[in-house]
Amino acid sequence: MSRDWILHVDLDQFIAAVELLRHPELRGRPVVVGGTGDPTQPRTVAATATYEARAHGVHSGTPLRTALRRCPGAVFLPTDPPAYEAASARVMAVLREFPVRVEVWGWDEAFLGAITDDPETLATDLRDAVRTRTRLECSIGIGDNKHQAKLASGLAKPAGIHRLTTDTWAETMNDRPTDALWGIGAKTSRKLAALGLHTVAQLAAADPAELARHFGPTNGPWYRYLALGKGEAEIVTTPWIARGHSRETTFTDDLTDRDAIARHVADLADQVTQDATAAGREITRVSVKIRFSPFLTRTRQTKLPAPTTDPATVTRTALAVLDRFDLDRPVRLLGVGVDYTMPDP
DNA sequence: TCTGGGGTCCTAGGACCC
DNA sequence: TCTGGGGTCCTAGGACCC
Repeated sequence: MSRDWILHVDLDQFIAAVELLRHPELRGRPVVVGGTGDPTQPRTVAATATYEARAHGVHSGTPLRTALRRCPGAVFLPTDPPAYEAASARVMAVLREFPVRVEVWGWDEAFLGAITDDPETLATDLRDAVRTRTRLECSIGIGDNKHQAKLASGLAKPAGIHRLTTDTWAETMNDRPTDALWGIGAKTSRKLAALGLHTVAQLAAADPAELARHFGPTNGPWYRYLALGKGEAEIVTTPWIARGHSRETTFTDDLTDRDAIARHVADLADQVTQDATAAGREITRVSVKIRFSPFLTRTRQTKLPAPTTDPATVTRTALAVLDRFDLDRPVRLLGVGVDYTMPDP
């Protein structure tokens, strides 16, 4: 019987896999990708690491200098976003050749909506086509909604196919910790544990009003909803409309000079405005982010009196927002972000 | 582990208005 | 006048995700 299914396609080790296609001689060696590829650069972290590097305790997010210490024999490569963008586009094009609705979810993921009586065969065909046409491996999860499909693709790794539906949810998920759910991270999991809610089953059986008291009227009941295996099942094939945009820079050496800080903020504001204009968007709000040494992050923001595309207005506003900070300690990061006018729905 | 960059959404509290 | 209640907008921060 044909029915609607949600599939989640997750490219395995996407960035590392793209790099290994370009550098086949590195296959089987520990490879770490991040920053400019210079492992002595401080304040730079790995974007990804191959399984061989992971065996040495190097993961995505590991500082490169730590990676070098743990795995001196690793090959370090710079990140190359345009290359990943291009590889991602090739994969999405392959997916779109199938009779499915495709919702792109970042570089290395997509949700698919499909009507079929045999989702496993469809998934196998998709995986084989991606492999043949792009030489990239992917895992595919099958579910009744995005949440189930997303968790299923995680269970399918590497290069496998897994089905997780409402029928099998409880037996698969009930004994897992709450942070196994998509949308519950370390912080929330710890708070839930403090309430005696350690497993998915315990969260599913919790009182929604009690959860609302601790986590707010939306989040509290939503966590229980996740634990019951529910989730969004609508596939949106139209391109995502960004809510905003930002740029930020972490400095190798802290900034202390006020003029230098102001210059950087002005540069970021100008860049962000150019980005907005290139995207054909208007700016409604300007925010400035400062991370002070050692690691204290603060933001200030202001709504513009009217939407603008004018770099001078945005820069002037960003500098005025900057003036509201106490610049009383060294600065390790500066960022400027903007909100966009949203088109009428 | 001395901790990137780019996003999204939610919450809480204050200002302001009726 | 000696203090209510609700609605909306704005800001700062937090959590999560890739």
